[in-house]
Amino acid sequence: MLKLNKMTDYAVVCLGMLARKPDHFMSASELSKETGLKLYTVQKILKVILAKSDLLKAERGVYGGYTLKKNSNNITVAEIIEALDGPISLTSCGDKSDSLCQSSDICFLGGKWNQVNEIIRKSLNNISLDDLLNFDNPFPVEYEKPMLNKTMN
Amino acid sequence: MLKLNKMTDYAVVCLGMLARKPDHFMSASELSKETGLKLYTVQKILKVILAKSDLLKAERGVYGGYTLKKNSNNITVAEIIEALDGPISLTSCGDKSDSLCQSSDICFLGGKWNQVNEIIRKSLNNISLDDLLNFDNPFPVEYEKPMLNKTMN
DNA sequence: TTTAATTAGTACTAATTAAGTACTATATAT
DNA sequence: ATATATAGTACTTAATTAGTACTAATTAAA
Repeated sequence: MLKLNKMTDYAVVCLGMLARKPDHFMSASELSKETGLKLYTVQKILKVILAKSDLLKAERGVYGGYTLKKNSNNITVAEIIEALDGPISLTSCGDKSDSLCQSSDICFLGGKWNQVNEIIRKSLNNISLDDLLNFDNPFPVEYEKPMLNKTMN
Repeated sequence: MLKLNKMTDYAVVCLGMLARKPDHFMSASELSKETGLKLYTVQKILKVILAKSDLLKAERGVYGGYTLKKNSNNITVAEIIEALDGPISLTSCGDKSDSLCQSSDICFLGGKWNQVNEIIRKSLNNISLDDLLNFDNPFPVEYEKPMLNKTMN
């Protein structure tokens, strides 16, 4: 349904919690308690975010844990989604890896989907973690006005 | 992966084919031949589109088939996605039906995701089927500049 | 009125993906 | 040493998506 997976949703909750205490290393179990998410869930998503993005710092051992590498207003929704879900790409046409497309020989859509993806990505890139968190601070999202044309690929 | 399902991709291919012959009722088997998509696939997605959207007209019997109800430049990508995938809603937080959200009591995200959804939906609403089809005609997508604030819900 | 071609509707199965769990290894402060 | 962390990986279960099959209803034409 053009839906994110739950992990991404949980990730935003965790990152949001970390954003409350900048530079404090918060352990997975502490995060679990604070957010209400199950410990294993928290452990897993933090590992994934750490591995797949540049959003977190981690420290092992007693008093270890995770902390944000950047300020929450410099973390974009696009970054979070891409860390958890991989590249934003609406159709499999986009990725070169597999060609599951049944109708590749007659498919006349060409690279158009890629341009649609790009538009979505730009939109999500304009929304910061901070925007998601600050409930009461309305803020304007300014978009570029992208051109959907074949030279964009 | 913020990915569409294959059906939506196939749907665009089928609708695009129908767009080539306005007001001609093209049968599922004809569409299957023309697009290279499997017959059952075509039959299924046409049934779904017919049932879940206002994009198609159908006629039964010999010389029956499907035809577009609207001109392809009046059909938006958002409509197509919503017909095949249901409402555009990035997280389960959005739909009231189920509350799978583990941390609903402490979830501080509130309605923010809905606003993000709305931004995506508007972007996709600005892209027509025609835009996806006309490879060589670049066209500018003009966005509203939406406000991401709590009064938007 | 029979026949062939078509959509309508539904139900089932297989394949794929996502989520959840478990375990072992490694690091660190006390 | 010990307790508390993360790192990495592998496995199991659940959920979703895709694919298939079948029957009913409709329509034009022979």
